[in-house]
Amino acid sequence: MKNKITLKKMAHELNVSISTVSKSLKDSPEIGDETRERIKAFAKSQGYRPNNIALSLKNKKTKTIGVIIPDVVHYFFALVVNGIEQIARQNGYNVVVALSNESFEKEVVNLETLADGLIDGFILSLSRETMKNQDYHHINETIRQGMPVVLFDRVIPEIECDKVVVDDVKGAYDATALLIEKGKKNILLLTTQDYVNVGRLRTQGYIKAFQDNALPLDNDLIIKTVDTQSSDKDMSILEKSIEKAFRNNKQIDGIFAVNEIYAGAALRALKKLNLAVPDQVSIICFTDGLISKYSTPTLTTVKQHGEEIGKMAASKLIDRLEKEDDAETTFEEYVIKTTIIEREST
Amino acid sequence: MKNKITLKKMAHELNVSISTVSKSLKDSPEIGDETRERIKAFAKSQGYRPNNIALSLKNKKTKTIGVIIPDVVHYFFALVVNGIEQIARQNGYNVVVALSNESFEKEVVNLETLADGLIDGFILSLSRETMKNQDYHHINETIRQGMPVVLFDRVIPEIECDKVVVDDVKGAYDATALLIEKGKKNILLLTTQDYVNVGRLRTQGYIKAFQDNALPLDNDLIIKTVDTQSSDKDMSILEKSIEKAFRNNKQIDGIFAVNEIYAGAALRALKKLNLAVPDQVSIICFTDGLISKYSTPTLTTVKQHGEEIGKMAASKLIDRLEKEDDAETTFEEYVIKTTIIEREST
DNA sequence: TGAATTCACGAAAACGTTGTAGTATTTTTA
DNA sequence: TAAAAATACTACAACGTTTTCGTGAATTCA
Repeated sequence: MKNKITLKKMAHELNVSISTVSKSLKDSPEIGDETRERIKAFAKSQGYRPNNIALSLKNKKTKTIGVIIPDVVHYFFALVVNGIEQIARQNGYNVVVALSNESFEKEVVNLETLADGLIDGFILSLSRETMKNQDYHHINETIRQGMPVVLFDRVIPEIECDKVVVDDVKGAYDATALLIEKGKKNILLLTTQDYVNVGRLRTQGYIKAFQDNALPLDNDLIIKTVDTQSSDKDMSILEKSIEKAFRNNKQIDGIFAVNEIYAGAALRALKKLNLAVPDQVSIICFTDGLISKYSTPTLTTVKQHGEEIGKMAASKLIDRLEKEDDAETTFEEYVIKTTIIEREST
Repeated sequence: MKNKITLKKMAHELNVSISTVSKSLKDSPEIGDETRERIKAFAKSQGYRPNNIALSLKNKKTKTIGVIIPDVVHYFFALVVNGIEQIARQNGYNVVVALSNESFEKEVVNLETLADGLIDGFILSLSRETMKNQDYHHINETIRQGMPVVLFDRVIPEIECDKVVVDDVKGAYDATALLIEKGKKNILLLTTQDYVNVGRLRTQGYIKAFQDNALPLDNDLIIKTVDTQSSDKDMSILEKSIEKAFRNNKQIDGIFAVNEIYAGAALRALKKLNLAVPDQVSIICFTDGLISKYSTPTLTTVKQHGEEIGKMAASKLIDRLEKEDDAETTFEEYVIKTTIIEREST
């Protein structure tokens, strides 16, 4: 950073004014051919590159998109980031990624730091704690200050902005319906606590599929995972709950999990119980990620098209950024269709 | 961004000078108590936060660390980012993550954009293409301009900077030795092309373990995966190679994979061949990630302690950034020990 | 040849911040 | 009571860039 060449230094070296250097590099017709070439050659030899910070300050825009996700380790979020990157790059935007680690406080801190001039707009998915607390003031405050925000996946109505979501209800409905179609009648649901809206919506889809097929609902067939701070602990508790459910109800012949981590826990539990997949129990889950592809048996999944979500979110955000007439204040919610990827577990 | 309150606006509202506002907020003794309190109260009510861009320009530092990784989808890199984040946050630094997607060009573009004033220093792991091309001019140029760089995992001697690596040779040696200890004598190695140095080093460890145990080396036991642009394709080719190896050599009783994706491919191949793990064939691999934990059987792994690596890299980089005396130009290489996590596959 | 144009460049402001160096007032000191 | 010192502020430069507005000098026109 300290050896960086600036317009001023070049101007001094070449005995011209700063404006002349600046204009030459921008091919301004105001500058004579000879001078322009001389300056451009010198700049090239020095490896001059304009300082982005100075440009940002001057232009009041950074050409950077901030992304805040709860967890990099989740395959789905990684895909979304990839999608965002692609579109951003195509449009000359940078992407910076920050992590909330499912923590409300980290989400607030990251949001505020990035909002202080570092980025032009946000794409984010709420942390679990934020949804639990139902405290969205930081997001709303950011929006109020004129910063465009696009929410994806974990969205809530209390925040007014563009949103990109998966049709969770339908995806869950389709998944459940597939199991029912295969003759399964006692389907165990592995979901989250209700404050995680994707879990809640997927639960709704599951219920609707039961109703539409005139199957009786049974509360004992719905397991809502506890939410300690350690996901390892959560999973071992979930495993135990699954085993218990099977011991209490020998009829269970299918499992629908709202993400692949839960499905992984189910696989382990079934193995312990010596139940064969898919012969005795079929499994389907959300998140078409690594676990689904590499587990034995491989898992049938509801693919959320993370990359598509990222692309959509990025292009919507960039639309907002480019059109200056901020009069436009109608926000839209874009729904990305899910697809079922059938594998060995069904 | 447009409604953001600035010092100037506040100064205007309160009929004082900009300096007075600035100093009040910094609790300067130059300002009278009454004025100071009045200004602080107003600033608070307006939700004033200093503009980072302006600060960066003035201070010639951004308090931001740039991280470039080849792929978010790799669990190992995600862990490293987590580690970096923790240390950075503790020291008041921001972290921005950019992805090279294993592409040389994206690595160069990201490096240059971030280097143009957006960050104070880099932590990065080289893309596969960069290692293949052996073209490191962009990194060296960045270093030459006075930007501190810390390389991790995929490092090469041609770049002079601090480095954080795993003891790949020893990790691979230990892994191979474990299989030998269990009585395995014909161990298949699944590795990368030699230009990926971690693959090369792990291959060395494998060879050394064979030599130290007076076992004969067999080139047919070493499979180097091809490198097309599609990892899906790579994997199906790898699977076929594994099947072929087993058909040609019925003696194979162990597999050592340099990452868990390769081990996943091995699992699928063995299943097709109807070979039981670990009874007929044992498996061990690098990367203690999701696949290893959720596959059936679960995989014994060499844990690289990604979070530790990230923490180490971040603290070394911050050390460089804080000590201004750039006279210090001796660089160090820090080695993080690996640990073997034993699971069902051995 | 004198006036009007064009050419080729420079000066300065602006973005938001901080810190140094003033500068009026008031208070203390001798 | 005059000089010195403290108080409570303001002005201004600087960070690197772009861009508008000047401005001398050279060129063209009548």
